[in-house]
Amino acid sequence: MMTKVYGDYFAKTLEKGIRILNLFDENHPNWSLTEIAERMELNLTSVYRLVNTFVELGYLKKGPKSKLLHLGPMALALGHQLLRGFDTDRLIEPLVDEIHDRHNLSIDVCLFHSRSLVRIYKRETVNTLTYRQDAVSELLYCTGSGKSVLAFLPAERLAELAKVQSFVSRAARTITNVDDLYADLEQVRQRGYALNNEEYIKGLIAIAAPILSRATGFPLGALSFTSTTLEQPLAEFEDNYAGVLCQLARKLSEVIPDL
Amino acid sequence: MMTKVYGDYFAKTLEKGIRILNLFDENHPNWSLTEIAERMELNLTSVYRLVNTFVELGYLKKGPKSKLLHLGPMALALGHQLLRGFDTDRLIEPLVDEIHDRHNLSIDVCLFHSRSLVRIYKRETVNTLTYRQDAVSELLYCTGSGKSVLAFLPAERLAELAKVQSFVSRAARTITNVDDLYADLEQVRQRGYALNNEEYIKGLIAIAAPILSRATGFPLGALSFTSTTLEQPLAEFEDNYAGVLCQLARKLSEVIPDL
DNA sequence: ATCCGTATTACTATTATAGTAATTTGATTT
DNA sequence: AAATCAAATTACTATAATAGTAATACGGAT
Repeated sequence: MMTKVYGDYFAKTLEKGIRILNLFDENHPNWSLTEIAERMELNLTSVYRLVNTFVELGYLKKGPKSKLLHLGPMALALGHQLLRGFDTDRLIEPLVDEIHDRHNLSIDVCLFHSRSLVRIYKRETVNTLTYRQDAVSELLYCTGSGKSVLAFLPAERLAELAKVQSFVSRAARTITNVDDLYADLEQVRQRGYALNNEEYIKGLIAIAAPILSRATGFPLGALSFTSTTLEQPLAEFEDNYAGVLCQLARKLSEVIPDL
Repeated sequence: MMTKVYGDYFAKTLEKGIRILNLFDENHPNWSLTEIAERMELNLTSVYRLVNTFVELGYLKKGPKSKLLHLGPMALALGHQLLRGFDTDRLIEPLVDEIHDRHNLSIDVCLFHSRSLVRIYKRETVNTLTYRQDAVSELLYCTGSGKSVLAFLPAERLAELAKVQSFVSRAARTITNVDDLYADLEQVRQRGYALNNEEYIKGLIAIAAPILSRATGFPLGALSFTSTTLEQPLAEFEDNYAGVLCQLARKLSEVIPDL
């Protein structure tokens, strides 16, 4: 686990609380106090205080018998509010939905923050294999979205980020060193979009284009279409959809406000 | 040293942070530091620390020129996660959507927490007047949902809550004292649902039924249909939809898990 | 009843935060 | 270009809040 050191003007208690709230998702909706303490690497009392705060505020609830914790009504209200408050979302969704519905594609939209890509919208095809992914990912070297962002970043920023990539081999064709990554990124720049040729998960292929800032021209995020080798080879997927991809990415670049 | 016996297990910093995050909604997506400090009744430095924490974590972002703050990508990701993590939601939505689509009704679903009703889902009619409401409301005495919950609460709990109602007169027919409230609640019990006959906002009418716990029979929340006197008088609204209301409330009672 | 794992409370040392005040920034006017 | 002003940011400390240890209560299982 990576520990970043922030300055004086950083409320650590708040960060811990938010991290706890983030533990609750569809795949793990119930947590015991002990589990949370382990995951947070914190003592039980501190976790108890944080959790109790959320319980009193209505963001978490305890099951009646088992003391397992799960999300409460205030969490649901906050969820709705955050989605509606992020006005951009309302512009993104219809554009993505239209393409999804027309071509039955699996589509992801991510925004770049710090050293991570944060997924802000996705649509999936029905009746095809799919994979579970986290909402926030630091894996830039082995994903289409990651590479499409890296390719268009200013040189210093790219160098920084290239340095912290793990280059762990995930699948047969994962890029496992900086030189190969730079070579691939050069191709991405020429092409205008990135490919993921089973570099992350066996059978998973993707094409991804950056969403660029209108003001600076640098990437704010990425748009990716994913599919599997069971449906079609990457070359065919690329031929069919690269045009649609780039066009949608351009449209998104227009509606996502800068910074 | 002075030591408190109770209330120690509550992280105040976390509460403040969450309150700040809650300020951002569709009607007020941008806040300056000073505005937040005023609203929170806190000094600038403390607000700066809390806000800066959210900015570093990606939940808030600062505009490039004006330093106005708005929600960041992590907030959007958290929003999606909270909605999906609250598994109940997926059961509620289709039931509500079906009725909404069939009858073109304005529908609200709330859960009861502490002394408030927290709206967890809503659908609105198109092309009719509507009103802005907060996601969390403590006004139980002058809303249909509030009265429908109060009516079915155990006597002590009702007494507690009746005591803290403000009884501020909101509109011509607002209930303004405890005795009238108790009389109204008796009718609600007999009827099985509550009416709001322009008690909150001029022209606004509603019928509302409680969502009851399968285990205890006490209210977990409420379902309300709202309309306006411009469309039809309350009696007609009631005649047309009370049946649908009670049926949907029963269905919701079945899918919302206890506690 | 007793055991065991987990949750909750009691109790401080240490740390983080609140608050005041000083400084910087950046936009607007002169 | 300098002056002005409002707002954001940083410096600094007293005080309040939290982390952590240990003790206790609780709830199921045996």
